[in-house]
Amino acid sequence: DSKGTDVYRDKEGTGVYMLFPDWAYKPAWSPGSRQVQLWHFLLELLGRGEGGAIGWGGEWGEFVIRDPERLARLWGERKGKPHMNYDKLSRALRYYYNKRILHKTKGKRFTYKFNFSKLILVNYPEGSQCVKAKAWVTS
DNA sequence: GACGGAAGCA
DNA sequence: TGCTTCCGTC
Repeated sequence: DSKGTDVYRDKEGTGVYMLFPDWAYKPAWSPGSRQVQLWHFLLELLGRGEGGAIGWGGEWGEFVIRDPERLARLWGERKGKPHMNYDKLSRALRYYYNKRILHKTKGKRFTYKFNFSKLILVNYPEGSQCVKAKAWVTS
């Protein structure tokens, strides 16, 4: 544990391990949790390595939405919004630009990037545990 | 597709 | 406050 996102390189040197704090994974309606936030949900799917609707991109913190409408449907199910679609979900992502949670990877379709340092600095609570997720780096 | 204003909702 | 809904613009 530490104040930042912990990063470990694996033995093969092909990937890095990241430690996300537990609030990024807290289920929507578990005791003590607030309404799930979109970027928590994205980290949850990415950390799970679920691999279908969303996945890590080439750069650190970058992710690619592989199936926008499926991601929107999953998000809609979580929030109880059956008419959610990528147009609406992407508007929510664009509100993250000014909050400095995310930014767009320009020129790359469906590709965004987390500003991890800001995320951790602002939201890391006292005494939280971490869970391990895996992110791949290129070359 | 991506952007961002505007209004609405809990 | 953090989206959701809708939409005009590029």
